[in-house]
Amino acid sequence: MFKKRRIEKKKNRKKAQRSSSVKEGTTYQQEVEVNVNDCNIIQQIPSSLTLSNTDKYLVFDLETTSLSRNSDITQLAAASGLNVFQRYIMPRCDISNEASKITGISFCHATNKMYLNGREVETCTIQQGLLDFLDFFKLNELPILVGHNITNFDMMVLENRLKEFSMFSAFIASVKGFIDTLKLSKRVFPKADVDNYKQQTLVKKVLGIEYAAHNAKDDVLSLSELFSQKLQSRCVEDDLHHVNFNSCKLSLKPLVDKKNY
DNA sequence: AAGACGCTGGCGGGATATCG
DNA sequence: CGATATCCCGCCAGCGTCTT
Repeated sequence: MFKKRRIEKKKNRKKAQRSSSVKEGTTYQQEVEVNVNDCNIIQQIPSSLTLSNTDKYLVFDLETTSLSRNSDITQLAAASGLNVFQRYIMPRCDISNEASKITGISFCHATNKMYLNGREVETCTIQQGLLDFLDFFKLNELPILVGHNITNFDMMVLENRLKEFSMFSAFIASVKGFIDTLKLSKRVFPKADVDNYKQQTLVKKVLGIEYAAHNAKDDVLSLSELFSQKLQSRCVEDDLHHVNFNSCKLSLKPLVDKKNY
């Protein structure tokens, strides 16, 4: 019964194809060969990393001017053990309304002053903030970065800003890899227990703690607790990604596009 | 709002089954 | 053998969910 219908549809499709095939031109020509120039651009995929019980974890979080991966960073925070790092950073572009509403951060370009919920805060330049951030890594030898949904947001924003100041290679050299607590949480916590996997929700449902979400420092401190108490022991090698992860993916994009074409 | 990823349902189509 | 039905798997558009 199903087949009959499908065969009918197929006939119709073929008819449509024939009438449009004239316009299609080279669509189905084979061009799957990879030329040598493309290969040179592609970064070598690093060998997989292994977890060790001597690893040090460094939780971090960014607040940014928008959701764009090319956003400027407005606040940068990190925690490693008892050490806490925190900087407010002067953005060079406007802070989107949504971002300002969520983070409580605003910036006056005329006076170069930044405000958190109306109160002025001390700032630094993006370059200085990044330098200090890299310095903070050195408190531990090759820490593993930890953050929520960092694979698809924070790592990309951070990578873009580090590259802008030619600090990406120094960054790669000073961390072992990174772990995304979003992916980890989806495996560890049953959906029925937590409703959703927003960081704020997880901290509330799992630790029973309400906190000032969307302030990088508070986000980092609460995620630190969640990670060390509930997640760290559940990490497997698959969760640990090389910091080149996104870079590699990006370098493969031309190939993928070619395939799709 | 921008963008990436995971999940899902529907579809295409090859392989197999059934019937005359 | 030919025609139809069923099964199964890969693919993909569309939607939901995270980040600020």
